[in-house]
Amino acid sequence: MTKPRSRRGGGRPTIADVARKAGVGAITVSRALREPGRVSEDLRRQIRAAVDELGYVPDPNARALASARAEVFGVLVPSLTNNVFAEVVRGIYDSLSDSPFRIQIGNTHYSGLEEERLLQVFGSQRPAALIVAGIDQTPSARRLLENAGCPVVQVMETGPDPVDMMVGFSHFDGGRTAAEHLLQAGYRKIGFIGARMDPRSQRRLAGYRAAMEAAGLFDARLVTTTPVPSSVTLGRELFRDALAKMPTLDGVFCNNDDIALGVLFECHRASIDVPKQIGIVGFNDLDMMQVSFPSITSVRTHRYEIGTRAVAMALSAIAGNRPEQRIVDLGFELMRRESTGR
Amino acid sequence: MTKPRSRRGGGRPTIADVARKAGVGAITVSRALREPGRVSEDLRRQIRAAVDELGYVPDPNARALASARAEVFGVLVPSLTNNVFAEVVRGIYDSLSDSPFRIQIGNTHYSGLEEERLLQVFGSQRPAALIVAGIDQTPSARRLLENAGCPVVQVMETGPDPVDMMVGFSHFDGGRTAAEHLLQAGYRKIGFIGARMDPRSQRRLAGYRAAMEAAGLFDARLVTTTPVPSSVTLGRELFRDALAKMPTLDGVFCNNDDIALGVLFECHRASIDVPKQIGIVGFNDLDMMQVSFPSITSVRTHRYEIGTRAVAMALSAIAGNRPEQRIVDLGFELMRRESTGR
DNA sequence: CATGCAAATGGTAGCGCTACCATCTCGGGC
DNA sequence: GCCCGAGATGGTAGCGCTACCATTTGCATG
Repeated sequence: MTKPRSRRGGGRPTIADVARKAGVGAITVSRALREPGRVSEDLRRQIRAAVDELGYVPDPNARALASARAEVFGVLVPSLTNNVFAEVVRGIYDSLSDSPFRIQIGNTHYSGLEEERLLQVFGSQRPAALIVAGIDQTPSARRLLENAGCPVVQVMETGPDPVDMMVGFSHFDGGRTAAEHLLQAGYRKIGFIGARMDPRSQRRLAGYRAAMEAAGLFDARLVTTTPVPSSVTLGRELFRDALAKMPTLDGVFCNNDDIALGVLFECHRASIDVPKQIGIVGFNDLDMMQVSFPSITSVRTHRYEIGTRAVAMALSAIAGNRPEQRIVDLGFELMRRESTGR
Repeated sequence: MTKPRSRRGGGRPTIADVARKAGVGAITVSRALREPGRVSEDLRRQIRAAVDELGYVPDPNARALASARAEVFGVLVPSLTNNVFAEVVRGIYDSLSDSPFRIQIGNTHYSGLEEERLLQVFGSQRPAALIVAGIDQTPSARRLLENAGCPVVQVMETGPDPVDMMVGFSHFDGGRTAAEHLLQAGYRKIGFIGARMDPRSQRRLAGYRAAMEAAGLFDARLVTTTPVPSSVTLGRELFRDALAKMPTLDGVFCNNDDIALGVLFECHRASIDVPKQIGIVGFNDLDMMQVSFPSITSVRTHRYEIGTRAVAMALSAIAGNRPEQRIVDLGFELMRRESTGR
């Protein structure tokens, strides 16, 4: 009449099995695993031996239920394929790989509503921390973040009013710097070409516009944008549109490097000399920018570092150390190359 | 002397609160949420009203603990930034966005040991399904997959001996097709340039080699590889190496499109005519291949579909329908473009 | 009219872990 | 020698949910 080992669990060893084998209480095993310092050397050794022998792995679900806190970082990004976010995510993964924290990524597809939905889903798990891209949450998404009951890091941008913490840089300044560089290099009819036009792209456009207005050279016809997702192909097409609209164009600030590459290829194809006839500046500084012919000037952003820094801040907040600096500006760097070397 | 609402839980509504409000048993609420068909129309309405009013969201951790099954898809990929895997992951996300399943991605960094470790971690959660890239698991990783107790889909490649299910294509055939195309186009001294050289790259190389040997044109000096991660910059450097080693080179099959782009740029820089002096074939067919100047011939792979198909198979296995076809070959498509149009 | 059976609902007993609160031991201070 | 507090360990009682096994009801069947 022995009770079967377990009604449902797949018969995997539990903390009670380890405790029995090590001759201690279950709670001591739990402590030995989570706060080794609070268990004596002797027992710790016995427990480790029992764990190894049984191949015990704690059940994260039971752990989360009992402690009302899951060892999960929730990460919300607008795109998985955009290299920019992929780099941030990679930074997050690398920083968390030696920690007990798991990572759960949500893809918002650049939609505020989808972001709300995912925040709801993520929140139901009581994550240890949340990392979200951008600062333009809907009011209700913002409320969810404020009530998440865990550290929150907004990444990619800086802004005046963080939910909790922030790591990023000023896209406005990035756009302005790019435009000013073209102006200094002697270009005058400088276009802006942008796809997707999410809030960050909008702010880069605003920075470009500020620089152009300051130089007395802004003209609405210089701006060519589309809500369509960015691609190299699209860069080529938009550049053609821009040129059709404004044949005297002598420079372009591209919303991102894919667009810039598309512009460069179209210049090759149409035998437009870069940088003599057209100067090109990209944004993000992907690897290929330095190899292309001619190499392309771009605004380098520190995407991987944004990820690692965000994790570092969240981790220290979890440990109880609120950071002295809630807003971290990692800046950017203008990489001058052949494409603007007139 | 009223007991406090709860010792730990943040005071969020539980299934018992909903049951009380709706005047039914907790189990009926649980059923109404998971198998609505088994609860009468009337109660379902009452329950839905109570859920909405209280803002009840089920706790996935409690659910996982009680049912010994987490609504999680574990996904293991070797890289997060490599566009190839990002596309697969995007397909997985899109296919799962309307389901209750969450996704947990693990980054193996092309390491079998890391894959084992992540499998151990993922397994401890009792995931609903596992999707892993590649077919070259270590013996112990393979054992973990076999004992995972859930559907397993190996993606990116096909092979003779699936753990459970497989979706992908033959990299060997892809490599052979690329080389044969160059041969047919009249190129003779066709090099292979590859970075990273993971098992899939090795098989593409093997396919290339088979085609070259069949034509009696294989020469070990035609092959230039490195274990270093792939990049456009690296493509340029490897091409220079290849050319230094074999100045009469008249074609290259590049392990991937980044390398191919690097080769193209170096050709521009060194005034090597493409396709007259050198023919170039890439692999994967990223968007930029069709826009570059000249456009680059590439082997198109169906990465997004691999992701969606893997999810579809896993979902149907979860529903109890073992697929008639355990190995799905999605093939590839040679996209002929200017870079091989001699 | 008893019987059987399916459909609808509920009670009980955990799932595997940890928070909370003992209990016990030991050494130092008086 | 006694008291006290710190450190180490353990027992109990859940966390919020669902598997399992009733129980109830309604209705077709013989």
